[in-house]
Amino acid sequence: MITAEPKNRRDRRRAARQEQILEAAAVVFSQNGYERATMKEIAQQADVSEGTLYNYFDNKIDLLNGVARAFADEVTRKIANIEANNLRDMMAQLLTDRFRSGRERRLFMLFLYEARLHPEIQQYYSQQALQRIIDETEKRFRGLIDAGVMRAIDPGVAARTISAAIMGFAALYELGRYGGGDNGFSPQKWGAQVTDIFLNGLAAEMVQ
Amino acid sequence: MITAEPKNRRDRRRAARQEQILEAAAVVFSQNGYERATMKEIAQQADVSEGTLYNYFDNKIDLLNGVARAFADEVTRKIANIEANNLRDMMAQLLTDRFRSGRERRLFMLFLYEARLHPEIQQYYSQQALQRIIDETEKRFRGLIDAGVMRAIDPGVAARTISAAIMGFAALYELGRYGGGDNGFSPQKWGAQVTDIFLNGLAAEMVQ
Amino acid sequence: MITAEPKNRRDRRRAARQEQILEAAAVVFSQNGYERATMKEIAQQADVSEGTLYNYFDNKIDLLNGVARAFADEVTRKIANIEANNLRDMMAQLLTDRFRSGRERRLFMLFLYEARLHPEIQQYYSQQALQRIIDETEKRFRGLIDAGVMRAIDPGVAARTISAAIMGFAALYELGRYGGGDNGFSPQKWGAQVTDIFLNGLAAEMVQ
Amino acid sequence: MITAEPKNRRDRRRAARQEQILEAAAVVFSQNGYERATMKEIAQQADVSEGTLYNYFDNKIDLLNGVARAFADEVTRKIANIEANNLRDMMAQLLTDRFRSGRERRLFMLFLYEARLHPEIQQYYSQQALQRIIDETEKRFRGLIDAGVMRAIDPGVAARTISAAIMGFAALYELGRYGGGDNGFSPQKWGAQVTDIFLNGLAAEMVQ
DNA sequence: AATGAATGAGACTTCATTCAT
DNA sequence: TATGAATGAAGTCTCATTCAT
Repeated sequence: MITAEPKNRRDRRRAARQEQILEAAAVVFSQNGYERATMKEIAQQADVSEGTLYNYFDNKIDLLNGVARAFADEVTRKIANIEANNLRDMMAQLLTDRFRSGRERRLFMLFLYEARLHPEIQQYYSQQALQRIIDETEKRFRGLIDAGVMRAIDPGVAARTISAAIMGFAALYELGRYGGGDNGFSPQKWGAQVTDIFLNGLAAEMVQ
Repeated sequence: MITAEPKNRRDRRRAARQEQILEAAAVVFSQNGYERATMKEIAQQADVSEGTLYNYFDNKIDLLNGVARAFADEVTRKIANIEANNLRDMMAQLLTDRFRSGRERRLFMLFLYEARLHPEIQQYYSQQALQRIIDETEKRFRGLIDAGVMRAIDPGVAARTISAAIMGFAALYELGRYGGGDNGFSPQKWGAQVTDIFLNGLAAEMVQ
Repeated sequence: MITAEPKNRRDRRRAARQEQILEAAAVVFSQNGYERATMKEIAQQADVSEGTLYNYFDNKIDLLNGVARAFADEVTRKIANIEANNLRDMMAQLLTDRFRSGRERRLFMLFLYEARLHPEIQQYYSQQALQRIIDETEKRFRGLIDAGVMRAIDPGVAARTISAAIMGFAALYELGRYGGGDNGFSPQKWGAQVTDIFLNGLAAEMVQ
Repeated sequence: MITAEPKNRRDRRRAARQEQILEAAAVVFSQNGYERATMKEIAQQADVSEGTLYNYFDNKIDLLNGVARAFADEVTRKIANIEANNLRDMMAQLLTDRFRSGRERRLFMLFLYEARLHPEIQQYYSQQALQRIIDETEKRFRGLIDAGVMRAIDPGVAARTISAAIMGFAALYELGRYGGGDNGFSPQKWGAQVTDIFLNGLAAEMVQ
């Protein structure tokens, strides 16, 4: 018999229900932020009663933690699965993948913001989730440097710079019209141009 | 036109009191975030009573709006005052100025995050404050392009890319240890390296 | 007569399970009090599921009633079994037996306190349980009066006075250090002295 | 000017309001016990809103603590004010004073019971309140021993024995009909008889 | 008969806002 | 104009009880 994880029917139901709650929480948290999200609304979104939430998570912050965990797993996996041998493709995928899903954009912002305010999230998110995302990016950069298609920049610095820009863009994007002005700053346009900036830099010629 | 602002003693006193409250609100909001900041705490920080807050601002969100307005004024002014004729100095000042003050870092995050959740802030912040900051940056870039020290990249895209990265770094910085890892990622080190990335790009050689 | 109670195997099993639940409930109620005791904790202590509790008892208050019933049976039986022909031995056993078991002390307090708040307990406990305990004590006192070793005091009044003191001491004892002060008020010391007070009174000489 | 405590009008109002809330809390706690008393009911009894309770007390347990404090003050004062030079009067007043007020009877039970369950109350009540009550009683007994109207029994033991009996009687009394049976056990009758027991003891003759 | 997940009423508590002083 | 006590709506969380499996 091969069925791995969910041993019996009850365990499968529990896992499914937990997933269903996490899904609902991700939706509500990403829409309203942590503080303005209410357990009542999450319960309604998950189509369960409020009490049921507490059968699966200790409290509201634990629920946010669960969402953070699932989110970090997903993003790390996505980055690890990027298939790109040249720098341009890698950059393009790093930059654009983060923007396909509005929920992912908003969760990125959510955790960055809330982590500072909630010690429990801070500990997990900054030391586990974000660390893994950055590490994965760094690893990919290291591969490209070894392949000779990327300058020998500290891959940790590069990974953080790209990650920071992605986060910032996520925020600008969510604010609508990229921080004001609808001057043709379309996804298609900036995708190419931002990649160009990161690849070739801003300087007219190489500056030391 | 002569500075007609503080007409008489009463008006001067009102302006001073309003400034004092905004200052306190900026401190408390930047520390605790909007939702977790309480009017009582702001009042204590400003050394006035809770009721007095309502003599100067309609409600809590109006107070956040006031802080946003003052913040945007200050940042715009700082950017306009940057004295730099070459790209490296410009980049260095853009990147490092935003990190001198912990309060400025946190307020940056605060408005980015809260603007999406509060229509009133959204309207003002994304259309006025952020717009002005980006416009000012764009204008400076345009000058550098005209001076021939910067590639002829769309200055709007460049301004938004830099701004996004700054915001992202602000968040990473606040999370402590730059998102995990104490691998010598010191302010001195990343200041130079990040500038290098933005000036010269990541690619081993110019990529089209 | 052969113990005719447990007719068949199923009944024996039911009785054993009921006993097991009552035992667990007595432990949890005596530790936490009625309101703070949870059905979940009682179930865990009894090593059954929450649902099973409701197969043996209608609800929480019915469970408390069951504990009260068993408790009254046990105490009444103990008093009836005291073997003492003189007043001093009787007093010593009445006073000290109630303190051997911490659980018995706490259950004494529990029922006294909760009975007033819960009509169902009130009815049973004050009219059945306590009544039987006091009646049994009264009966024993009557025997001692008849034997001429005890003054011809109303045995009902005497029984209630002794019972009241026992309850009060149970409470003081549970509070730790007998209401404060560790001035040598050891079980050995007060056992003898309290008996002396009840036997010989406080007055310097017989007062009318 | 002699007016001591309440300096100005606002302070007087605050003190009065706090008193009013404590009064209401004492009523509701004594009627329903701690757990079953609700903040809503206390607020209604005090004729204020629920929120106002929290302007004067940190939380529910702090409110119970406040009631305990006031109660201990009152009982200690009453005992100190007993005017009695002979043992019979002293006993009569100790025994009967505690029973005049149903609220005092019930509060006695309340604190004895809850103190064990709530560490905060435990600390204050058993170490401060009860200690003071017992100490005051002990002091009075010492005076009677010195006056030669009381046997040279350890006054600490005597004070605890009397206190224990009083508490136990308070409980029996509250249970209605003194633990069942309406056999002429009237307040008048038991007052005299219990005093007799404590004065002269149960034994037919002095027992060693 | 046993299980334990689901339910939802109701508890405590917070806090923006009002208003009498 | 300044104060801060009062308000009460709304939030998080608990837990006795039910019921499908």
